Amino acid sequence: MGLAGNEVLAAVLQVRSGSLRVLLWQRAREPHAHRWSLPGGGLGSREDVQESIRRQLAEKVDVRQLSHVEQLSVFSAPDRVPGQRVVATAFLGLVPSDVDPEVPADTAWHAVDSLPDTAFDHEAIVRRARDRLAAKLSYTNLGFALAPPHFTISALRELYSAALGYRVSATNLQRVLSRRGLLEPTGDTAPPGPSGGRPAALFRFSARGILVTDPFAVLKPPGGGRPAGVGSTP
Amino acid sequence: MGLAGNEVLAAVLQVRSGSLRVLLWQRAREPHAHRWSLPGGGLGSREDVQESIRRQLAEKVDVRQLSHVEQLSVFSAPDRVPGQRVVATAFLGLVPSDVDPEVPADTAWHAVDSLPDTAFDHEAIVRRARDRLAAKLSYTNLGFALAPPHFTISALRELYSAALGYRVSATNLQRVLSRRGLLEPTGDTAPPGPSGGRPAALFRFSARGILVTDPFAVLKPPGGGRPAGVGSTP
DNA sequence: ACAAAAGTGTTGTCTATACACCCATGG
DNA sequence: CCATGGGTGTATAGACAACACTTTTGT
Repeated sequence: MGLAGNEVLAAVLQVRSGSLRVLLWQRAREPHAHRWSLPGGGLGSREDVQESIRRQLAEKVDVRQLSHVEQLSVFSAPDRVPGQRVVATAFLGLVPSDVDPEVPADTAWHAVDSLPDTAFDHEAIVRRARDRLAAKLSYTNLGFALAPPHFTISALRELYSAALGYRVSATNLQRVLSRRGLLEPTGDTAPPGPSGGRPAALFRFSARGILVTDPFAVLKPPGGGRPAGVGSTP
Repeated sequence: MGLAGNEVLAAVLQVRSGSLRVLLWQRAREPHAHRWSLPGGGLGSREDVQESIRRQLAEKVDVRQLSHVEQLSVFSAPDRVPGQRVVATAFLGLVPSDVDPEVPADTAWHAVDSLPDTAFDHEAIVRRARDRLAAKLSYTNLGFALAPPHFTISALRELYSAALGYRVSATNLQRVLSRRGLLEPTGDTAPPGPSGGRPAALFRFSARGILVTDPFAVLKPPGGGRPAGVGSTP
């Protein structure tokens, strides 16, 4: 088995039906039977934490559907779970809004804003994941991880609105992402809805991996350069 | 004893003599004898990781001299240390530039830009700490953790320059921090140097704990408010 | 008076939000 | 030809870096 006392947990987030949701699994047994908990499990002896969480999520969600995984932090209160001491490394995982992964019968997507009874300290982990996502949407290209390969600006606006928790203007969203070179038009258009309207142009994110696009708001180095070792768009 | 297989490590940074330095400890025994490593040790069974690193640093540095401690991330490659598997939770620690802690004989401050031979993966941890510090100096008030209680703008400029690795303008530094309400004049002045010059006013940071002062460069909620419940992030 | 150091005024640039207006389609 | 949704143009505000200029001291 794994390394005793270490587990990895992930808050896997997706925007579904206009709200930000997290994948939870209902515990069958004590402790905390019937409460909802995050997917994860013990750390194996031949894997690091990132490999471990990806392996364990593969049992719930097809790995290829996970568009982004990043470490949040360690949760290590001595009594965070009853019984033997367990230290948890928590992750944020993201799934694009166009996929609907097959999940086991005891798992379900719950709105982050109205969680059911959660097990252990998992609610705090979900909040951390939501906060991290909101912050990174602003200064990175992380939107790519929530969005399908092609999308209209309206659809993207709804994803950002759901993830941030407030209404985002489609106009300004398009401008900000375009100026940063993150968005490119595919050339195609989406058909209008049943009540008419101009057909929407389709866009895609120009980069698939995460990039920091606004690394330093202030105290920039002289000459407008970037400090070494911090990623940014070419 | 502690929880087998878990350790905590800290890169404790301080600006000394104009350069950013890290506190390292020279190993006496194998593995990696004579190489320099970060302070830390095994996680105790009745403490969380934050308590643990503070306890272990107290052996090297007076705890009251640590102005800030925050978690960086988990280092967990299976072979990161020879022998038994050990998962490390890495921390950033900061010490104000006016204190000179008594440290054991086998420890020393090394410039982050020219590290000696380091043990295990500790060099990567130091780089992470340096990058995190540089980023947070820009969008939080973290400068308070590097600075003495009272300081001139010139002195503060040197701290920021050393930590960021490039020359910062005193003019703009003062303006940025003042606009954000982080800096207040004490009313006192520092005497000029031997060659004369106008005496510098002394300032202090108005808040002692870390605050995020520029949380969202873009995609702000309408009306200029802040999204609810979103705290600090790396 | 002069040199040195500190701090302020001013300007140009860049980024971002808000809002009005024009565009393309269905009924 | 009108309603509906998509997209652009433009005004305004704010933040910041660069640099010139003024202030206050020591010699």
